[in-house]
Amino acid sequence: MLDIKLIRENPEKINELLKRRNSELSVDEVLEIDRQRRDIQGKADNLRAERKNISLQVGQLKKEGKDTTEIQDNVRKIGEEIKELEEKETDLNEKQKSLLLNLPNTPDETTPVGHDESANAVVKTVGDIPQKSFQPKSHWEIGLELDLLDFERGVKISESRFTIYKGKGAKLERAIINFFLDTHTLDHGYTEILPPYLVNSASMTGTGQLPKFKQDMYKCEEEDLYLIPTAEVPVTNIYANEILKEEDLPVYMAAYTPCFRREAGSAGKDTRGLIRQHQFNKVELVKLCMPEFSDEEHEKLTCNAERMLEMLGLPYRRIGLCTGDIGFSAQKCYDLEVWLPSSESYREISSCSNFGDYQARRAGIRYRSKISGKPEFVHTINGSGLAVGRTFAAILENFQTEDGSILIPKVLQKYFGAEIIRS
RNA sequence: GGAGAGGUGGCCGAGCGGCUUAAGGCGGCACCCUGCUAAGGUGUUAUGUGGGCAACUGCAUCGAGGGUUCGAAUCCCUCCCUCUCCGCCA
Repeated sequence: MLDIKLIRENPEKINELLKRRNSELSVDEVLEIDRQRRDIQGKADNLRAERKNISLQVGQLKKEGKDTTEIQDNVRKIGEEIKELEEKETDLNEKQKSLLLNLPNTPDETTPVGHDESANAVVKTVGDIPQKSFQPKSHWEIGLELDLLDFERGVKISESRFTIYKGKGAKLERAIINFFLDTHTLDHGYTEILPPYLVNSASMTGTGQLPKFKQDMYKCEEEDLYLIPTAEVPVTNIYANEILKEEDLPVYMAAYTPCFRREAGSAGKDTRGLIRQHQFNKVELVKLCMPEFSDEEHEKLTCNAERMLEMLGLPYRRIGLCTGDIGFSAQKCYDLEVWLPSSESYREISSCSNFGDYQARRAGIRYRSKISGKPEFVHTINGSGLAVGRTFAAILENFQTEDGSILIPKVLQKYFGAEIIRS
């Protein structure tokens, strides 16, 4: 959520920043509502003060045994006026809140300006693309041949975009999860979190999935609960509506969770394989920090995610997303893309974003500043470290041999318990 | 799911229609005193949202939302959550 005070003071600047995302966006309407709201609030405040004073007098007069029916009639009229104004106030408050909740974050000054992904910048490319002497197979072919994945029965027991991991496939998935979690907790200083996979609408609003992206999520019919689309939601909201101590910051958290997405707008896209599933595993990194450190922390978190790819020996590149391509709540975002030999292309395997105070303001995550003594909003940062299913696919494709076996990366061997999956 | 008891400031806890500007305590902070330490003294200590350059000041907030009343932390209704017992259950 954008700061209404900032909008009031600097509407042209905010409008300019929002236009970098999309020319339709503007703060003009919310500014007008805000003006009306403050006007009503002032009037209501004055009337409430008046009623309070007169009511106190009524108490006094009654004690003295005087008749107060006339005054009471007058105050009752004031009360009616107040009620009317309060209805308008509530209305305008909700309107303003809703407008603010539907405005995206403003992009960071360092975010490249552009309308779509064609304006994204390749920041760096790491690792050599393997030159194979044979035609590499897709991960779904390999997965079927080695009996690691069962797509058809996944569909049978659920629906399309649900897959069963089986035998060594299930174990490899689990090995990847454990490798990620151990490395982030032991080497990078994150605290492991195992959060709920169902969260309420307040949490979904806190991180920015609601109200705009309701159609992307699975919702429980009987309760105010949604299946998480990413661990970002439960983990960031752990400290919602709290005031942390400055010395508690930065908070580093790493969480493995399954993620659930309806993929509503993706019909026909990536229909084969593990790339786009309704349910997938992910290890997510989440940081809360003081505003002055968020750029630095964002870079560090991105490096923590990159290190997973480097340790696994997977070729990848880092993309700086442009203003038209960054997520709704983000002010700056890097995507990490892993090389997939079968399609001869890079595919997103991690998305590392700095949200500034946008999520913190929505979720009410603050810390007490030692300098001002006042509560200030933290900055939130998160990124995949990494998407597990896509890592699984990348390993199958990048480390396949000509005879159809899979060479397990060195760092995974102790988790997997073998060096190779033989055909 | 059934029955009962509760939800008050950072924490404990009083208040059950106007004397609350939420008592008192603990903790925190500042200062004072005591030749160290311990103890003691004084003051201060919420959040949000308006107005004002500022000092300052209005309003709101006692789990949430409605209602009754001139006036609600206090009375009524609905919901949420916590605890205890019973039932069910991995």
